[in-house]
Amino acid sequence: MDPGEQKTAISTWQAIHTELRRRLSERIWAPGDYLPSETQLAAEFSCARATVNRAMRELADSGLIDRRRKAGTRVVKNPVRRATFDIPIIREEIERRGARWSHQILSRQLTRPPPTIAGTLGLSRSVSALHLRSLYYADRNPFVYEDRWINPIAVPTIANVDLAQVSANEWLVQHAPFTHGEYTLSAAKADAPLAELLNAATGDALLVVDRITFNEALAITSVRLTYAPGYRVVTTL
Amino acid sequence: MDPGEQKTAISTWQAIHTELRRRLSERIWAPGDYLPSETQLAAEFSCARATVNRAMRELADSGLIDRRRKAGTRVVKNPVRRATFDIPIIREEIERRGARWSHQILSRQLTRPPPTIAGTLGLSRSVSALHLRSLYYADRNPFVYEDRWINPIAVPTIANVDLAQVSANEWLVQHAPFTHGEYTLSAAKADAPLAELLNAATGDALLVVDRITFNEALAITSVRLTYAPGYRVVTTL
DNA sequence: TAGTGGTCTAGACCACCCT
DNA sequence: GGGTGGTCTAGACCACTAC
Repeated sequence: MDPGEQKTAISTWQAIHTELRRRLSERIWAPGDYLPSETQLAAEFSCARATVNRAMRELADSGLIDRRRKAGTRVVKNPVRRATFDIPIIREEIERRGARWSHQILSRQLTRPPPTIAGTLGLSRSVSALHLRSLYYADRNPFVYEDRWINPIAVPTIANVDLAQVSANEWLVQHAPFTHGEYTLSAAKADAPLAELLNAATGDALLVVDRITFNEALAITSVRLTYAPGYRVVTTL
Repeated sequence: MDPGEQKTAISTWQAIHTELRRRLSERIWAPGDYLPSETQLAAEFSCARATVNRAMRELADSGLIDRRRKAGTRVVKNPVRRATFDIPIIREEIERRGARWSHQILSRQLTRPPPTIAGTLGLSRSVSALHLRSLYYADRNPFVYEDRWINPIAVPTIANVDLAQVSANEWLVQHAPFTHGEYTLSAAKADAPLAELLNAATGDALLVVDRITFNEALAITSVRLTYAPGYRVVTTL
């Protein structure tokens, strides 16, 4: 037997996963190459095919290999890395930094939304929506400004909630489950009122998050979060 | 038998996954509640426990439920949503928008990096690194400005590569496999030279990506990408 | 200590789809 | 056609940890 193909009896899927990743990283299997089939690898590692399958599926999920029935498994040419990051509720994000959390409602009114918001929420022009503007603080420092529209049809009960206690962010997460949504990151210049709210200078570059969430076809809420200067989104690859 | 607990003989893990998600979304199992054990659900669905396990593991991976041995499975109180987005190579990102890709090297020199870069690359102060400054275009429009430092110890062969043909971005992805890295998003103001490069106005808010990649303990490259105005990172939840 | 989730096995059937 | 990955099953053992 080829010494490189000894039955090493690696038997946990994590160990196999690590070993396969090593072979990919050391270019033992180069981009574009075919990997051995699950059956062959199972024989090499002296384990069940399901175990190899679990390890390889994990690699496929992270975008390192491409698997197709009959065609086999090949190393992706341009390893498109897939980054995953958590979207915590704002209170937890602030507390995780070791700061005390507080928030303040700047305005709350039931009003006709502008056309763009009405469009994303799927509301006809004549329907009112709940418009909330809040500021979240980390200790005494402004952390993020929230401009939120809530679809009253999707979440009728929010009208009776005291949002000064629980933030809208947290209340919605807990009471208005969503099935899917869209999340957008961009940069924006601070205009004068925004700068004053966030304790920034006019013209500062701020990170902006736009988020829309749906429960099936029904839009729940559309929110724009504008973070104070220095905010960064960090993730590991 | 309770009509709601009929053995419906759902037998694929996807179907079970969907059904469980429905129950979560309809608050049949509310945040903080315990879910039935795998064994119980397997009985309900008339399938093997492994099938239920696969469905529930998927839910746990996306952060909807929390599973612990002996403790059981419970609905997460604040469903921290986990977003995943792809990090394509720049050429593909541009081409995916239907634009023609090109790039231009602004400068390329082997030089002593500034302390911050030397620190992140783990280089001693006396070692030189390859400093590359490039501009990528979508059709004729500046798309992103790349300021990159490459660790010559990790990637010695890059010295002989004609980076005017293949971009450093693409060459590195294909030839310098990395095991892990860090990815940071922030916002920055365009200074005058940057504004001119990116066809922006001085003071514009720009989205900035900082990325460091490693092969085991060895840093490969540290890069800052500054995108032209209007660039957004979009992902679905 | 008992019950839960995590995992492995050996076997099986099937959907897909290509050199 | 035939080989590949995708999945399910029934059973088993184990690690963890709440009680």
